[in-house]
Formats: sequence, C-alpha cells, structure tokens
Amino acid sequence: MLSNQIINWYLQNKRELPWRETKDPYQIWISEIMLQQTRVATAIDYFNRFIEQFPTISDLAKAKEQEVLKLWQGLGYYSRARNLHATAKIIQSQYNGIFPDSYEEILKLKGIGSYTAAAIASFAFNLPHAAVDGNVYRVLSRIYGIDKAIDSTEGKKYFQSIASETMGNARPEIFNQAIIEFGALQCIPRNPKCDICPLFANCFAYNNAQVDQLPIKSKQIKTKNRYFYYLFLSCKSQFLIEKREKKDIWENLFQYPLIEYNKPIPTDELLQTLEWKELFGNKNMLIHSVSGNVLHKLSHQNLHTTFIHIEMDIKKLKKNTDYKIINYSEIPNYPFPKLIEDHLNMIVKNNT
DNA sequence: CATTCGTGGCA
DNA sequence: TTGCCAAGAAT
Repeated sequence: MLSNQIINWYLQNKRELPWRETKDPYQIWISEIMLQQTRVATAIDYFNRFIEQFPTISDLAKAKEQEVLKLWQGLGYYSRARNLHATAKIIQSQYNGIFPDSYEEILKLKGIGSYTAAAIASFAFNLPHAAVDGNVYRVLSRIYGIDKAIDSTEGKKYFQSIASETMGNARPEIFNQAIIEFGALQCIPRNPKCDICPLFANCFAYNNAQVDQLPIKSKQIKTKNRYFYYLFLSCKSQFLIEKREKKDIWENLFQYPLIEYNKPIPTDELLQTLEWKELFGNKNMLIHSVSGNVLHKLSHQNLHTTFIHIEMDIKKLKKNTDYKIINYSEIPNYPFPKLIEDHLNMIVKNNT
C-alpha cells in the first residue's frame, strides 16, 4: 500500500525539526505559517526566536504588532505576521485563549487556508484531513501521472481528493508529515533521487520519462519594474523614517522617505520634482552621496533603487509629516524591509 | 480566475 | 546569469 511505503520511508529518513518535538497547537500553528512558501532551513532560526519571545498565545496576543513584525523581519510575506498577531488576539478574546480543535474552526482563522488548516488539524489533533502543499502536488502528480494544473481550481480539487484517497486509513498525523517530507527530501523539484526511490517501480512519471514535466503549472508570473528613490536624511547619528501604510509591499514596515517613479529619472531632474521641492523648499542641505542602482528583486517586482544620502538639520523637516526621527541605537526597535536593512547596516558600519 | 505578497537557494 | 521555486493565503 502506497501510504505505508511513504510512512516507512519517513520513519527512516525524517529530519529532527523543532516543531516536531511538540504537540502544542500554538507552536505547530507558528511553524506552519512560517513555512508557507518558505524553506525549512530558513524557518528554523525564526521559529526558535519566535517561541522564545512569545511562548504562548497569550504572550503573542499581548505584543505590539511592531514587535511581531521585527521578529519576522527578513522572512518576507509580512501579512503572515500581521495575520498571526491579529489571530492570536482573536483566539485570546473569542476562544478563551484556547486554540480551536476542529478543522472548520481552524480554517476560519486569518492567514489559515485549506493546507494550513489540514496541517494543524492533523499534526496537533490527528484529525483526518489531507494536507496538500507544493510537495504533495509534486509527489502525487508524478506517482499517478496527473497532468491537471496544480494552480487551477479544478486541479486543486482533484489533488485534494487523490490525497485523501491515498491517506486512506493511515494515521493522518504521520501520513501528512511523511508525504510532505518525502517531497521535500526525496521527490524534489529538480533532479529527484529516483535511483534510490522506494516507489520508482510504481511511479508513472518515472516509468514514462515524465519526471521533469510534472507537476504542471498553467500560470506564468510576470514582473513589473518600479523605480525607488530613497532619501536617507541624516544629522549626526539620527535619521528619518516613515511607516508604509498603503496596501502595497511591506505594509506596516518602515522605510526612508520615498519618491517613486514608474520610469528611471536622472538625479538632476529629481531635484526639480514637486515632491522634492515640497520636502526641502529652500532649506539648507548637503547631498552627501548618491548610490548606484540597487536592484532588489521581489517575486513580482523589480525595484530599481537609488539611495540619496542628504545631511541637514532634519528637525526642521518634521512639521506636517508622519516622519519620525530615530537614532542608530533604535534600529532594533523597527521592522525594515531587507532593502532598507542592508543600507542601514552599511551606514552604521561606516560610522562606527 | 488572476494577481499580489519577500526572500534566498540552486543549477 | 536568470529563472524557477519553496510546508500558501487573501483579494
């Protein structure tokens, strides 16, 4: 039986991971959110720091969102952290601080979709729901030779039913862990280890030379270009930051004052723009330096970034704005996108 | 249904 | 190098 083969493989090959040492639904929840679109190797350190700082739902519910985002800094997809925090507060107030123990209730929580609900329901409560993630799509598509697109509504529904059938009467907790781990270590995206695979004899893709063609994805990602001009306004060891509050990338993270264009603009033209004049008027200032083009690539965007370092009396800028003046020593209190964090690290390094 | 949301690793 | 992709979810 396929489920037994996968489970046997798992029992002999599984990794020791911090979230596998607990049955606490809170910790399992945190790990599953972190692991969304994120590699295990990256998530481990973030997980340990997170649990250390927020050991329980109550601790997380009492925290400030800014603290949570700071712990999340560098992980990406920051809505995960915002939803995590919001959900902790809801569990605290509406569920008496107790993590819900049914699939349907878990699925209602912010930031939890069908995969994560099934993962938590099975790992923490051993409920029979097949957790279908990218690994499972890959494993099932290859074994059964399924050519339905994994990013179509029809395909998702079909794979969900196949996964449930494959799980059968196996223990949900073990089976879900096993098939995910099998996909992560053995049936990997590129150059899967078919030569040492215990399932190759019954694998459709292997026996029909389709391993490299499965799974099928229908959509293609397209990226757009944005042009960021960040103004690093400093005075001795102080500088200006602002909070990003629009529905865009990096919501509720901090950055320097930003002038954005949809096409590149020469620095001398930038000095003539309305934004620039509104910001500086006739104030006394010195352009300390202008960086070269820094390319920051996101999944759907290329950010062509220029950092303009200006030295001036920044206290004179503060009126009528949401800008905040902070000292280098306060950097650990504010969550920054990696693009900004990297620049700050360079600045601090050059001034100490 | 298509798009958007980060960052890092790998060939 | 450049593109793909990783324990997906929300809109």
